[in-house]
Amino acid sequence: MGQNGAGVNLETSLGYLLKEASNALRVAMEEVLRPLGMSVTHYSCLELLAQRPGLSNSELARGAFVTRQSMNVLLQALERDGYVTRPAEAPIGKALPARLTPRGRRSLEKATAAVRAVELRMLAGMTETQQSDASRLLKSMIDSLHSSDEAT
Amino acid sequence: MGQNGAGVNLETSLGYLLKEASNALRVAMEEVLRPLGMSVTHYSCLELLAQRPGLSNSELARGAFVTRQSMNVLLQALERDGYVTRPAEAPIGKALPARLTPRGRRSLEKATAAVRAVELRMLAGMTETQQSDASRLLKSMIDSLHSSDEAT
DNA sequence: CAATCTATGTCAGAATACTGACATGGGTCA
DNA sequence: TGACCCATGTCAGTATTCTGACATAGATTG
Repeated sequence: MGQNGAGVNLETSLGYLLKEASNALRVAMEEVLRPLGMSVTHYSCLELLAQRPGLSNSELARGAFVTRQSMNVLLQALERDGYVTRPAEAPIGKALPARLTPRGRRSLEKATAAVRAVELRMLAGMTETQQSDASRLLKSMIDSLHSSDEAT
Repeated sequence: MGQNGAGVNLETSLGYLLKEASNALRVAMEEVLRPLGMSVTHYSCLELLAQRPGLSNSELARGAFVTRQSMNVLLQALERDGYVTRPAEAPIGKALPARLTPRGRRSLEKATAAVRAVELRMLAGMTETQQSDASRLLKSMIDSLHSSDEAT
């Protein structure tokens, strides 16, 4: 049915290809994170905190591409389970800087290794030049998409 | 807080960049589809049917990167509202070939134009050569990620 | 031919993310 | 200074998607 493989227009669409690649990456990440009892958003939050300690809930949300409400639910769970700590009062404004606990750092280790392996697998067959080409092209697309949002 | 812009490692990760680009595209599509009362999955389903009439529920699900259960919910709503038709009985197997109604085709028109405009905006600033480069690189990543799934 | 395997459609419940709303802290500016 | 605007944290309800499960149709295989 639907003679699959007969690309009509979707195969030539960079937008569709982008979604396909992103989906393949997400599926691959879920696959390796599931045995560790971790979702992609869960991992993203921990990785962000490892690389930029003190990020606030809203900043983590933007970094993980979810709403701050969703991230808040996750952060509260992570705090309750001892992976993350936040001060009771904000040092400035209302933003509460979050930090990984030793336990959080420990739980992140295996996940980071697993995700790095996935990324390496994705990059297999690409030269360093091609990788930086891809990086530049993706950044161009991101910039173009963002530029007209501001023009409100 | 978190001195944004100080890329530590995420900015150099192609995986993160891929997710960022895909997210920017999704947000931009939601923006133009919302006035039309259409979600991205909703649009994807209609566009797939326009380009490949007769696709089954499961095939549409794979094409839109959701589960067949999710697509089934959507398809039932689309059928109820007269955008899509499916035969009462499967001509072969259990797969029910879906087709757009004239109403479905009509509702897709504006959406297609809007989405095409978004994609053109995304591609602004890229030469044709760069676009085919991007296409090739994305396909390489997709292939690499899929290849080891089969090795189960 | 019978058993097994794979793919499909569908129902039900759980998990996840989102929209809406409110109060608060801080910066802007007239 | 006071009014306004923006960002943040958080609560509540809604929506969407996913996981689990079951029955069925066709293909495969012994």
